[in-house]
Amino acid sequence: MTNQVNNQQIKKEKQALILEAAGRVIREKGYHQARMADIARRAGISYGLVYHYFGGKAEVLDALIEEWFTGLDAVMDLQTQGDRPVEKKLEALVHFFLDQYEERPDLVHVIITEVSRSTIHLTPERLSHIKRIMARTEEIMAQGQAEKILRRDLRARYLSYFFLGAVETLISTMVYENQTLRGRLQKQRLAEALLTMFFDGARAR
Amino acid sequence: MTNQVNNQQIKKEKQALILEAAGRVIREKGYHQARMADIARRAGISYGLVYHYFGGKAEVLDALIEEWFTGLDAVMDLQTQGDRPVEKKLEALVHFFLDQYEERPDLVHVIITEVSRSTIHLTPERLSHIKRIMARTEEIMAQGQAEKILRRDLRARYLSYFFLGAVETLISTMVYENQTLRGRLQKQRLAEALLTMFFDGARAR
Amino acid sequence: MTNQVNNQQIKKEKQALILEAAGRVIREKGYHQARMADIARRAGISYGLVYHYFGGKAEVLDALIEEWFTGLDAVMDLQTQGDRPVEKKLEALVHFFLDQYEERPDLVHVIITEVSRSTIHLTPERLSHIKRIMARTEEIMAQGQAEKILRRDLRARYLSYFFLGAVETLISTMVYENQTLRGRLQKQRLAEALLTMFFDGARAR
Amino acid sequence: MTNQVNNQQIKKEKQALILEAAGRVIREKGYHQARMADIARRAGISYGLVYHYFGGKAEVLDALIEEWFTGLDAVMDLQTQGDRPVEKKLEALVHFFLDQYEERPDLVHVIITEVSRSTIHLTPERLSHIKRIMARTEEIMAQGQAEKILRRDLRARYLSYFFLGAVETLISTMVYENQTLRGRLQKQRLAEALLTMFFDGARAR
DNA sequence: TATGAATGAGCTTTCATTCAT
DNA sequence: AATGAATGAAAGCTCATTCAT
Repeated sequence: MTNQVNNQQIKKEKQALILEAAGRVIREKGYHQARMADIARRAGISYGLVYHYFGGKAEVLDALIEEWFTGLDAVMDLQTQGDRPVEKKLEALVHFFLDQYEERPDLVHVIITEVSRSTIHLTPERLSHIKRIMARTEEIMAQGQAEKILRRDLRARYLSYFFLGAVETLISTMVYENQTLRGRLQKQRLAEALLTMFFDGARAR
Repeated sequence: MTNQVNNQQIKKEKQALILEAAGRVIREKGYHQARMADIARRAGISYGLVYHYFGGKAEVLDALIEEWFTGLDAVMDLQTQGDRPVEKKLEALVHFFLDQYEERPDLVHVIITEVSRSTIHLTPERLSHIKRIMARTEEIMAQGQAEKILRRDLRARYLSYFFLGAVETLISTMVYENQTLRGRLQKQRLAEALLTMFFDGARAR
Repeated sequence: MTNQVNNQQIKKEKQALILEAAGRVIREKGYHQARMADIARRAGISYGLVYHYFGGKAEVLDALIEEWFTGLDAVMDLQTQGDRPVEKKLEALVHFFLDQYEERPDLVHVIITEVSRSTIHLTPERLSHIKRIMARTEEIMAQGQAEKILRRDLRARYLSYFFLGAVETLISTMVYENQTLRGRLQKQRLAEALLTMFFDGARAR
Repeated sequence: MTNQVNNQQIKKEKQALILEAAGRVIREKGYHQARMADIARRAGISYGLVYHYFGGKAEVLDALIEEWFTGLDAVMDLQTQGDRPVEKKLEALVHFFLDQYEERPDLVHVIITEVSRSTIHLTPERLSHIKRIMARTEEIMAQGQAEKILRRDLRARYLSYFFLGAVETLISTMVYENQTLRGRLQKQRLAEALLTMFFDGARAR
């Protein structure tokens, strides 16, 4: 038993090692340019072994994407439910993205460039992931409108697009300019600026 | 003389034909999945002829991108200069994107997925295109701040990221959901909603 | 009539123009790397026109080779027959090669690299050309042996190989080092050295 | 350890197998007409595997050439140094070429047709190979002149061209006529004839 | 005569995947 | 679990040749 648990443990670690390497390589060269041999070399293993742990190249990307949405879902579970104010919920969401970018920039980069904006890799599975996140964000917006915190002349769906788009723009800009994100303070400032823009807009008062 | 003019004309038309086909194919399959044979077939010409008019696959994408930025630059030239109010300038920009999406959805799609978000295809030439657009948008924002129309607690650069990001999010969402855009009224409403969000934010008043 | 003669004349000139260009291009890039477009551009005409004057690429090379062997045959006709001493006949042959190299280095280059040493392009036609030249040289050697001027312990065929090989080596070396050949004196010296080697060998006496 | 040695061994053998096949195919069709698929088929492997062992078509030719010059260099090392008589040194060189032609006619054929006479494939690397051989032959000739065995009215460089040219002519003739070379006696006779011609010339005495 | 647009077979090379060891 | 040799489909590009004008 313990042996089996150990084996499971070792397998997970090896898979994580491969995904880590895959993240880096795909970030640098893009999914199509990334070769299995690159990923294996980066992970320090032979390329045959990648096929031992994953079914193929597409499955590696799948695992990466799964990892992302699992984390995002967990935060959503935590934030969507409960009656905390809308501002706090959205703030938590922004922080999730910023934290992820700090901890796993490669993963975030891949999600932005290969999934979020690309219609090519859009398998039904991935589409449903995205739609679920959109729907849950929409729920938060609807709640905000119900509580008369958010304007009602724009549809909740539209507000959620706008919000997620802003988050993505922020992250994309950093990805794009290869910015690193360091320290709680910087994240705090970025999150505030973003939420200010979202809630109050660009107009001087 | 007339003959040469005619030949030039015919050449341009043939190139436009190829670019039209390339736009569609790349939209559908993505740049890497798009085969030269697909493009040729879609354009109704032989395989080799694409190479008669373009140096290769990359050059076809280049021409597509060039087309986009040439149009965008023209609008920028028209809008950046002059002392019209900031709101009008930004409105014109939004309308340019919406008009383009209506007229050439394939081109816009390709720009969004293959250039705007992809760090792989980022040649120095393309990067300078993007930076120029960013800089010119920033100028408009700075003007708005100088005229006390836009808030000054956020940097002009940041406002421009946010604005362009919002435009891109809007377009992306339509691209993403394969929405068609028809009629002046719908564009008017979308532009208004976007500008409202940008200027006044999501908060109820 | 005069018109037809003129047309014939013009046609010959145009063909010569193309062959001149072909010689240069094939010399520089080799037959396979030489493109019809290169030849046409060098000749200052459109590449379609080359097909008006020649049947195709192979035929252009054929014409070049024909040109060479026609000249060589003429010299052979002049030298083989008659009862002049063997030394004079061989000297005349050497001078033919040197004169040709001076006047038409491209042609000589092409013959050396594409025909003389290459078994690939060896069509039956070309092979018979070469065999004829060999046979006629052999005749000269046989005459020399009969006149007791040349040694008889080596077969005439072998002497002719050796002689033609030496000529070819001389020319090849110049071709190879891109040497230009200028002036009667230099040719005289080269011919003498070659004939000295052929008749008397390298041994000091 | 033994395993690694074995793998190295197997790799060498496989490469040799491919080079053997490449030699045959290039001999038959010439470098440009030789297709990678032909080489693979002749070697009895898939064509992808050729790329596993060699970087590409050019690299296969490189390896073939390298093989030749490595052998030739070794003989040169053995012959150039030491104070044996010039006649013996040149005899050893002639025998090297004849032995090689007997053992590896394809390789010799390829060297003669694709390297020795072709200015197209002349990479700087190959040129330096050839120049080195020429220089070392020249040294032998200079030694012969110093020892008053070779005539001094012709430059050592010229004697070496002539000698190497004669060797090449001999081999070329066999290559050209597809002659096979069998038995020590035939080689002995050919070598003698060649050296006789080189040292004493064609004149009857 | 002259042009060059148009065609498409043919070639090299890449790389995901399989499989024997 | 681990390796990397082996496979072959797939794709970009070249260029001799044809042909409408």
